[in-house]
This record gives sequence, C-alpha cells and structure tokens, in this order.
Amino acid sequence: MTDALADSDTALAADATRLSRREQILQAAARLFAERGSRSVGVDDVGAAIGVTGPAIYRHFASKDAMIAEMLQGISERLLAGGRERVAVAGPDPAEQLRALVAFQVDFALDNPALITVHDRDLGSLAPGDAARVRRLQRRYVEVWVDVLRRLRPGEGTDACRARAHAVFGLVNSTPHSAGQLPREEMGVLLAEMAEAAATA
Amino acid sequence: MTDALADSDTALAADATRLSRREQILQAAARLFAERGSRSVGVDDVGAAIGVTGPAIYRHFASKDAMIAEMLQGISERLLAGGRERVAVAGPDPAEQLRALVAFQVDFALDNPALITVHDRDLGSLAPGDAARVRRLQRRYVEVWVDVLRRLRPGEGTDACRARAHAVFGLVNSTPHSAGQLPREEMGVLLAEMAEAAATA
DNA sequence: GCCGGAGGTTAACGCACGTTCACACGCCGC
DNA sequence: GCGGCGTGTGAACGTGCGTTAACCTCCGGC
Repeated sequence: MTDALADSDTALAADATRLSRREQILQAAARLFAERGSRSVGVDDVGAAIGVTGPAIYRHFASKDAMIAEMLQGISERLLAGGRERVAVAGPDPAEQLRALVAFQVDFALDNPALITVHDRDLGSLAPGDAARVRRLQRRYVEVWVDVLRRLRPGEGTDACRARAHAVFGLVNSTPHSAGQLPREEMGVLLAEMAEAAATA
Repeated sequence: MTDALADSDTALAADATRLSRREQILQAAARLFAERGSRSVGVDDVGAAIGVTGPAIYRHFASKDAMIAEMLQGISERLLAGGRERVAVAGPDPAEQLRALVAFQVDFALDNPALITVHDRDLGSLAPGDAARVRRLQRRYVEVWVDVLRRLRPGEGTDACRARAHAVFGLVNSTPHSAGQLPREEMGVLLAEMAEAAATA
C-alpha cells in the first residue's frame, strides 16, 4: 500500500477494531443517554451517532432494554472490580485503602462523566430482574467502602458508614455538573481532598 | 364592596382548591418520577396516584411537559429563595453563612428526596426554553454558595469554588440513595458535618 | 467461483401514550 | 329551580418509536 488513503484506511480499521461494534454502540449510547435520558433517546439516534441506521442496533443487542441493562451492569462491574483491586493493592492500612478508593472513584468520575450520569439515573427504567442484578453489584461496591470506613472509624455504626459512603459518592460524582470548570488534574486534587475530608470528618 | 369581597372570597376559595389539587398532582408526580423517571411514568399513572383518571390532569395543566416544567422551576425557585434568605438571616460572617446554607440544603434534601432526584434528572427532558429558565435559577443558587465560599476562602478561584459547591450539593443530595438508613436527625448531623468538612477542606 | 454468515438498509407493523372530545355531575349565585 | 362553571369520565385519535421482516452486500474459507 503506497498511498495515504490506504494508510488512513488501515488507521481507521485499527480504530474500529480497537473498539468492538458493541462497545462503540454502548459508548455512543452512554453519551446520548447522559445528555437527554435513555427514554428520550431513540434507537435511531444511537445508530446515527455511529453512522448506521436504527435497526442495525439489533444485530448487536436483543433490544434497547438489553442494551441499557448491559451498559449499567458493565459500569457496576468495573466499579466493583476496580475498587476491590485498589484496596488489595493499597495494603492493610485502612487510611491508605481509603485514599486508594477515593483516587479510583475520582479517576473514574473524571474519565467517565457520562457513565456516572447514566449509572444512577436509568436504574429505574430497567426490567426488575436486570435492576436487581445491577443493584446487587452496586451494593457490593458500597460494602467495599463500608468495610474500609468501618475499620477507619471504629466508633461508627455500619449504617452511618454506609450513609457516609453514599455521600462521598455523591460528592465525587458531581463531575457531570462541574465539567470543564477546572483543569482535570486540579479537579482531581480538589475532589480527592474534599472526599477524604468528608469521609474522615 | 361586599360583591368584591364575595368575589375575591370565591376566587380565593377556587384558587385554594385548584392550587391544592395542583399541588397534589405535583407531589404525586414527583414521587413517581423519582422512582421511575418522568418519561416512564404515564399521565394515567399520575392520575391514578391521586385517585383520578389520566385526562383529569389536563384540567390543571396544559400538558405533561408543562407540569414537569412547573415542577422543576418550583424546586429551583424554592432553593434560590431559601438559600438567599438563610444567608441574609445568618449575618455577615461567611462561616456562619456557610453553616446556614448547609443546614438549609440538608433540610431540603432530607424533606424532599423525590424533588432532589427529579431536579437534576429530568432537566434534559425539558423544552429548550423551560430548561434555560430552570438552569438560570440553578446557576443563581450556585452563585449564592460561590459568593459565600469565595469570602471564606480568599485564596481560591471562582471556578474552584463553583466546583466545590457542586461537590457539596452532590454530597448532601445523596439522601435519595441512603434513604432510611439512619434516623433523620442523625442523618442531618452527619451530612452537615461532612458537608462543612468538604467545603472547608 | 461459490456459499454462508455477519452486518447493513428500507418499509412496515403495533403498541403505548399524550392529547382531545363529548358528555356527566355537583355546586353556587340568581 | 336554573344555568354556568369547575372538575371528572370513557372513548377515540395521532403519532413516535421499538421492533420485525425482507432483502442486499461484502468477504473469508472451501
């Protein structure tokens, strides 16, 4: 291949392979859902966002609901796996574990504001079974935080620690509302400081 | 005069019943919307929640969208007015003003978890004009916080203070996620402590 | 060369749901 | 009593949209 067109073709092909079609769809859909809500975004809109027509979606997902379910479940799984890994890597000190969890959540929220938005907004529009599955994953992620907080604050009850964890999530997950107000690095430092202060107040 | 009085009386009575009905509808709708999202809740559902059929809604609202718009605008107005009043009452000390704002937001979030949920979730499903109106109110409420935070933290820029305000909102507005885990009073104290710690970290 | 499957297209179907319409009923001023 | 008005009902309409159907194209393996 000698011409530039072929090069750009291969580059595009490489990009296309780097992200499978399913993931392309999920990513585009997440962005649209975050902006306007999954119920207001049509299948045609999702298709148009990746350059195909609406029904093409059904070559990759059984239904729109199945697509949303997979999206939410994927997010919850990434959070749970990431949180557990960071805690494991952080060593036995609960203060260090908390720092690791905060850093992880901050990074995730800054890198994926759309996923953060969709994550808790569209849970209610899931079929009961799928919603239960996602909620179970979410709950396990919360428990990772609760375990750390409990060892960090021996005097506090489990319920208080759980409420504390939810509050920290809310704090860090404010990124979609304050997008682009600060450079990413600065925002990360700010959120991490605030989150740790709130968690240990 | 007696005519005028009678007229205004009946007008007031009519307004009162109509307003209470409107309020009933808005309240029931807010609860349903918080649970399942405004797009998944039908007009019939809202009607059924107050014991009437769906079309009865149209005796009180021009359309479902108008109802949502009024709901969101009402929330934003209550927040803005409440925030300004609390700051005014708190006196000149910015630390005291912050405490007042935090207490206000915590009370609101604990008293109206459904409104909190709907408030930022269904903004995207509003008509452009209505959305702009609500966003303007929201922005002015944020600026109330930013003004206080800026005087409290002279070294910090406006953008950082705005991000900080959003983060505190996220923290306090976690109430829908941690509903009923703690008695209200305890939860209020916990959230207020965390919010102040985060705001002044 | 051919064949099968992966992935796309357009057209059409059906249902959910917002909205409107025609009508009914109770209440209050006259 | 009577008529207007506020508020409700059930039926019907229109449409947006998720989904399916029928058909096309490209491509890798035999």
